[in-house]
Amino acid sequence: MIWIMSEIWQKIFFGAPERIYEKGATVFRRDDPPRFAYAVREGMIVLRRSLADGGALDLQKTRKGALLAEASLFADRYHCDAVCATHVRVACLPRRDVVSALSEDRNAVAALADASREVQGLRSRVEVMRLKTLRARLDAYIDLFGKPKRGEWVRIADWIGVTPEALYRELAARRKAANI
Amino acid sequence: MIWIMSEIWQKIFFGAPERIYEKGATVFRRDDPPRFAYAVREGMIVLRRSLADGGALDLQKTRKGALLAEASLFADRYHCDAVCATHVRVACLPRRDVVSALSEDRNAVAALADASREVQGLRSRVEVMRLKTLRARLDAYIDLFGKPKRGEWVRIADWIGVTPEALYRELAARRKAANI
DNA sequence: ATCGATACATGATCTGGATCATGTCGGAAA
DNA sequence: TTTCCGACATGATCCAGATCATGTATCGAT
Repeated sequence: MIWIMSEIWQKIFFGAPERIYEKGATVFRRDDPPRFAYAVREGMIVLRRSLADGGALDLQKTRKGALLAEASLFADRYHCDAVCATHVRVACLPRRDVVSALSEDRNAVAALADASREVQGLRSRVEVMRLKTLRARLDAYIDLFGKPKRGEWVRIADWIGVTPEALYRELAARRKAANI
Repeated sequence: MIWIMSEIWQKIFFGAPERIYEKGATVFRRDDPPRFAYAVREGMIVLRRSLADGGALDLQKTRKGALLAEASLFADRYHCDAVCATHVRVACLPRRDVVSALSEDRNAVAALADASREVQGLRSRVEVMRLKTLRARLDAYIDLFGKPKRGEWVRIADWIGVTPEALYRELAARRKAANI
């Protein structure tokens, strides 16, 4: 069977047993030892860190096709909780089986290619978010990825770390400046 | 020889020929095909994207021990320029030799472990930077990494994406609130 | 001991964007 | 077609934090 690189986890988890979780269910908890690895087949799981003040910080949203808490493959403890944000279906394999599978063929190379691209994208996003003004962030975004289609702006606002309202105002100002 | 995981690139580039660049020199340019891979031995290289408006966005700073533009191992073009921010010494190998080396032993698994941790850290940083107030970002940072020593606060300010002045003010306010 | 670089610290000012409110528009579903 | 939801849009208000200025403390190097 042919697998494209970005589907490395689908390949490794092919035929793996599945588990179903209801919305709000916990897949694993902080400080648990990672015995299993989970590939999300359906739904969304958030990695949530409980803060001292009683609040919580969502560190990641894992969706279809992605491995849950990838770094935990190589860690001896989970560093946050995994909570289902929706009804969820995951494929589940013993952690060491997944690590073994990575050592075969060139699976680890494929996974590394994915991870490298992810790192690259995240580094870009961090640098864009470090810019102080909305204008500068938007310029940088458009330069990196081009202008989005209508209906996508709200996602851009999220990506560059500003509210949609503020982005719409900047866009309006640019339209006006273009028209005179 | 024993290599710890985080030194995977040192291992792969062991004995590789070196190149020296002066500050300001360009290692590669955007749209060049990646023929070589570079591991930084000394100095700092920035990945710089030139923007349409004539400005530039630094997407990454690569230092000692790290592979330059890791994702370019698996890409057919560089997506930005690599410019030396200091006097630089790099180890240099043909790209395909590095990819081959990854396929041997468990090198790719070690590199993947590093990359996964990097992804995890960057995701955390993005989520912290999405928080709207300095107070919330600082709380989240301290919760994740603990209070830094004296002399490190300025780096925290950078990490959470605020100016040092603003951070010092927040710290002063917290000291006052603690004493009363 | 002196010098220089950098972190720490605080004041004054000003503005970009968060927030809340309110409304229109466009596309998908019934 | 009508209904409904989310994106798009804009007004009013307010304040957190950027910016600039200025000064002190700390530490390593000579």
